[in-house]
Amino acid sequence: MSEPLAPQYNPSSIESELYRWWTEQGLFSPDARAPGSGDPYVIQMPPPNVTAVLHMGHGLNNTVQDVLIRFERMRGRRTLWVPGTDHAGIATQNVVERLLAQDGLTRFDLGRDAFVERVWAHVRETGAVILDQLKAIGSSADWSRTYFTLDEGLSRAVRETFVRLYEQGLVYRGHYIINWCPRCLTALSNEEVDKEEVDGRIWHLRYPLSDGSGHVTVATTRPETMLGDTAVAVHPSDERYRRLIGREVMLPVVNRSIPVLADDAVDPEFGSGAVKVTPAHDPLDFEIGRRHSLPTIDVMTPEARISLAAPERFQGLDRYEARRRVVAEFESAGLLERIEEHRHAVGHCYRCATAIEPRLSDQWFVRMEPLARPALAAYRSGTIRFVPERRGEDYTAWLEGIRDWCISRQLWWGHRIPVWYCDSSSCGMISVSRTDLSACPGCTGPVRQDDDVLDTWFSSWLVPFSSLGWPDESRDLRTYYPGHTLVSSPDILFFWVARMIMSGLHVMGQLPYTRIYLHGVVRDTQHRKMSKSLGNGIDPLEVVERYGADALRYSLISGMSVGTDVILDPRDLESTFAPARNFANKLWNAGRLILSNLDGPPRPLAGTHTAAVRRGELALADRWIIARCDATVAEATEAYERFRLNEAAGAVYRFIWSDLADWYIEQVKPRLYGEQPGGDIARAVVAQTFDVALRLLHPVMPFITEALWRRFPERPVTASISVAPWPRPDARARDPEALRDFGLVQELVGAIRGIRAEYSIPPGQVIRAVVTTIDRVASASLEQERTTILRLAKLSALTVGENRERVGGHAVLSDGSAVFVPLGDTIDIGRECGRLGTEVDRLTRLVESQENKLGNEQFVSRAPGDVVERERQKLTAWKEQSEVLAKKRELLGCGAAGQRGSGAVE
RNA sequence: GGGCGAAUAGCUCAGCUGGUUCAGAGCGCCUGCCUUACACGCAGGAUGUCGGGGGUUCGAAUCCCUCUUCGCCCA
Repeated sequence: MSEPLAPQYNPSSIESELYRWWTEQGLFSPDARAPGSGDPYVIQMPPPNVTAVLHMGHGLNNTVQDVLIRFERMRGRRTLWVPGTDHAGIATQNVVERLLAQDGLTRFDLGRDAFVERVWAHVRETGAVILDQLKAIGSSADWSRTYFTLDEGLSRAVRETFVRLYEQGLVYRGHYIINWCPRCLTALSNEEVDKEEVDGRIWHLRYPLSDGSGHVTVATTRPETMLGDTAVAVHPSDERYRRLIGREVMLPVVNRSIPVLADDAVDPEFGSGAVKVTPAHDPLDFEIGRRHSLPTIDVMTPEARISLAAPERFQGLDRYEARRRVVAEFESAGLLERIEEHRHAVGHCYRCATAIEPRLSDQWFVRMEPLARPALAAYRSGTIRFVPERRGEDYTAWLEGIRDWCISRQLWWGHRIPVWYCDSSSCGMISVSRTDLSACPGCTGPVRQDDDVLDTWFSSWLVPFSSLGWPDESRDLRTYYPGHTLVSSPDILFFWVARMIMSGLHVMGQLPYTRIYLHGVVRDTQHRKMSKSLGNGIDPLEVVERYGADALRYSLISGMSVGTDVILDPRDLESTFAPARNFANKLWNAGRLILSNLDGPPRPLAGTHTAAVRRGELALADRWIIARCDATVAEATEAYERFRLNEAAGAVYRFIWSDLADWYIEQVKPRLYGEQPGGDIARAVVAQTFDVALRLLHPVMPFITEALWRRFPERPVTASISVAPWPRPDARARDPEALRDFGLVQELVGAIRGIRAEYSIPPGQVIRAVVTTIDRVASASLEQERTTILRLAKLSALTVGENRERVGGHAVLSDGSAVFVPLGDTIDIGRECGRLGTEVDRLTRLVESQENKLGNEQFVSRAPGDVVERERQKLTAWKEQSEVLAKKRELLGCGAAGQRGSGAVE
């Protein structure tokens, strides 16, 4: 039909063209050519950061989603994969601020409006590059539904949710200690803080009692915060300090008199058992301060420098410099008791890795406990299921210990908080509104909107419905909410996955999805996460360019069993990706051979489609490959369904390479080439099984499978494998006899090849072989595939029957059939005796241990009947083989068997 | 400090419900082949105390306990 295929598969020449064709055909949209039917199958893509460039983590995540969505699409479901990008508040703002910094500017130089416009310009310019990159790896998302979390509709969803939660008392404003990044200059949620183990110290500082009667020693990991101390606290039942409770100490360095008080929150085991209390700089101290009505003294600026509330000589110092100075002053005053080495976890900003500063401030929070309860119940009732299951425990633990969510961010890029404050001191009303306010609803006076924006995740937790049009009652929303499967990485389980469940239940009254597939993380060979800063990343696009998108996808999928990390070697792309490229090339060449031998549409097969080929016309090999194909359909389908994508890929790989290419194609060549009759049958079988293999592989390797599938003769020009029906197992294709009988053929060929190699018989030299079969079925099988055996074992003649010769190579098949290859004087009898001897020894050991097993009364009576029966059959087969070999040794005149003493059982 | 995971061939990993996929795959290595689909290939081969120890069982890579090493999450 079309031009001949190149002998080597060249992915780059076809991928982008095919992708364009797919989208032109509307194959990824349920509104167009892939309507499907029945229960919709919906996946929400974790929206990548709008300024991101594709890395392996995206590659893995999106490949998994694409495999699932393509699988369900072919199964005829109404599939929708919703793509989008996230405005990623801090990350995006940081990117643009860095750009400004190159010109020596800060965002404050531009002012808020100009800065936000600058970010928009950047996003418009570079934004969504990542979406094109996702296309390059074959992602079949419905791009017509692409959203951006700052779109008008999604912004409305954010505002609607905020206002509703406020009205329900679930959003509130509070004055608390929050996590503050002194570099990003914003509050962060608890989840956005990465705890990192660092080598720190505990300083034991003496605080003299105000009456001069001694001192109390406090232990702290942050001596600089003592500038803001307003008390010393001990545990109420701590005998060591009981007499001090209610007395005062003179705070050194700042010379302030502060009380010693008792509070249950103090851990008597930590340090000296007495702690300094700094309510403005520590969450625990803040609680203590509240209980005891302590003043709060904020001694730090937003940049984590010492503020004007501290003595003048410290003002403006960086927190670490201040620490050194404070310690130095204690030391010179003789108040530094000792310093202890101490390893502890310190929070760092997840975006810029700066050490977090606990900071007292006014922020907006979501009350999480009421939202968490139903989310927990949905898991406990089994409605939500995690793959792998153990991830459910992380989910449970997080929800059980849930803390309120700080959602305000002191950024300029994001959804502005819909809250307006009245300037009038007599009114002072706080208005939370769905629409922008220009005047105070209370006093009609001027209002100003809250300066802050919302946490990025406050918009992404709504995506399962906001991307479909909510708060409008859109058709999409009715059709595609709720979705089914969510594919994500475990590191955003709390940030995103769990919160979507909460918002879905609360806002929509329905779970956004019920299956959560959490794949692993892509790491290098030292098991380090791939990252830009470590320089151990692999650029997926480079891989696509060098090896093809299919090879990238296959490598990722096959390297990943459920929930485990994927290890790739960034220093050796060749050994990492070449195997998958080689597989693609193998498939390509199999297709080249098959397709070039099809002169028209193949006849449909019995046992698979309508019967145009009768069963009786099939050769043993035909029945065998049809049965193998059917088994592969069942195996791959079940594996895809169970998210065992590596197993699905492996099953198809083995079928294509080991069954189809290594055996069936070799078997079928004489018929294809017209050297043997039955060409039509051969073409029908090879075309059918190859077609099925392509379809089974398509979710993992979409490009090459489409390219080959479309080249079948008389395929309609608009036909696409991506909407071809998924193959189904067929009871009529099942054929245990064919599997067994062709297995014997394979074994025989293997045995003869083994003898050839053992005696270095040149590949060009033809030899003879005699097989003495165990029964008539075996003989018939070999007779049926005589041509195959002759070809593949390179024989000039095959005799099935009694063997009268003795000098040659000998082997026995697992059913006890004896193989003989006459080799005349090329054979070394001593060597052959040794070879057979070790085999006899091996079998003797097996037989003896098997006899022990079966002689064991406990085993026979306790093990299930079918297991015992199988073990009996094993014993019979091994005995048979052993006897055949012993006879052969006798014929060769080898002498006593068992050089290695077959009596030595153990 | 609490929880979870991993440890199997030189490397990267499969091995689900204890018993014929039970010791496997790919890469690497060794031998021989440019056999008219494919040298990104074909045929053959070597390689393991299934991390250590104990237990349960007729039977353990698989279940239980314990130790060692590594990784992740939470406090």
